[in-house]
Amino acid sequence: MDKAERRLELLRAARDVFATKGYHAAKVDDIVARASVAKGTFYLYFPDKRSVFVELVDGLFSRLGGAILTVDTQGDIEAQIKHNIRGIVAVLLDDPALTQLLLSFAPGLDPAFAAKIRSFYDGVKTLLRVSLDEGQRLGIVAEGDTTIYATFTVGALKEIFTESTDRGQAWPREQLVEQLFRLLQRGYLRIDRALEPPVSVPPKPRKTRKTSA
Amino acid sequence: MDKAERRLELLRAARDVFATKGYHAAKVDDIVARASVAKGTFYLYFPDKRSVFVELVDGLFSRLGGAILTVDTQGDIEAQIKHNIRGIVAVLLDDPALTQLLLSFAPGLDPAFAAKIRSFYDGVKTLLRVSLDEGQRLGIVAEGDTTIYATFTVGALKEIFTESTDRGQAWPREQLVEQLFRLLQRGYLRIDRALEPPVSVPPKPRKTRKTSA
DNA sequence: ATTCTGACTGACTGGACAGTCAGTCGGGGG
DNA sequence: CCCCCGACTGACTGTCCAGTCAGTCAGAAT
Repeated sequence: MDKAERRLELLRAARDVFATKGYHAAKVDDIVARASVAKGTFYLYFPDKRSVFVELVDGLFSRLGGAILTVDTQGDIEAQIKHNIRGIVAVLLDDPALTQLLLSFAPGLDPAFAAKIRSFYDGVKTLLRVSLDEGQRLGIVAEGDTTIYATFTVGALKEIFTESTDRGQAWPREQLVEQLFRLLQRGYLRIDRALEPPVSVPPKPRKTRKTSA
Repeated sequence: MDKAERRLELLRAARDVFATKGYHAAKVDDIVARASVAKGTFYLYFPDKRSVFVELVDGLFSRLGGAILTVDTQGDIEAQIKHNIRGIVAVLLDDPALTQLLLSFAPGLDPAFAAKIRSFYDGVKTLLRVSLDEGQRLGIVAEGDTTIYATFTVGALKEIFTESTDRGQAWPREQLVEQLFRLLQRGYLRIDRALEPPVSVPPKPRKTRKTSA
């Protein structure tokens, strides 16, 4: 077994132990036991317990970022938004152990680390807000404060994922995608729906408008 | 100083320390130092560290429950729902230290701690879901899965409070109430609005219907 | 005045754990 | 065949901290 492989094995073991026992209750002894390796070996690959944790979370972050694509302006918006949602769902549910950790990050743990996670969420919110602003200009997002829309969307997403990872695989994946989409749509998306126009707004043109999400 | 007073002092000290350092990093030594009392005294009033925490969370929960009143069927529903929201906001913002603690909970970090907070949120969600079911019966809540509405609402609330406690008192209280109400209304409340009736549903009668929230 | 009571104290203990390091082992090269 | 090297080992150490308990003290009761 070469070094890279052993490292991976330790990462996987750490992930599993963190996910089942939580960061604090996860002992380095548990991790090495699960990896069938002596304690010293752990310290050949990682300087300390925290750094494995950080590495795990970083990995999930970047996979999540990779899953979120700007929506092509010309295509079927609904399909693309669903595709993005599906991508996020896939990343998170493919590694429920890590997702659990991401959702339940602890500010008290380490200020620098907490700041990193916060900035991640801030980034997501900004991305979302910009998309919503654009959508508003194009008439497919209801008028209102987009910062708040973004905040509550992220909050709702977090909560739904928390719940669905807590309860095992309770909700089938595609159903989750549907539910999330309908949530957005019901909440503030206005795609291809004949709505009561908000006080004196001329009816909008036809299909396939454009934004990112 | 009598016993009740000392107990309160310890509770307050614990709350502050928990809020600033997080549950794990909060040492009993920190708490007793803040309360200007010897360590042994702490154990005269509480069996252990966890029980103070539990007591704090229980207290917040019951205050929250107390702030939520069943809406009078005959009166101005909007005003009453806003009143309820205002009550919740007041409870949470009047004790930002505890609120911080609840919002920044870290389920992954300590099973016992996590269980306590999870049960808190489950309680809130159930409370909310029951109200929404009632509202649905009365036609002022959109049809759909109320469990999801509840989850979504709690998530959105968490996020908004996180943001508003993180950034100091950025949002004035009454504005927060307005925003939350509009969120619910836009999201799924259907009070006194001429809506597109969902596929073939006869228009509802006039004002002042009834539910709890 | 003396005893008693109970709130309070803080040095101490016992256990838990992160991290260390002297030593083993196996295989490859000389 | 033996030595070397680097991966690996696990008993050990140092630290931290929740929880304990023998003792102090002020004031109430007798």
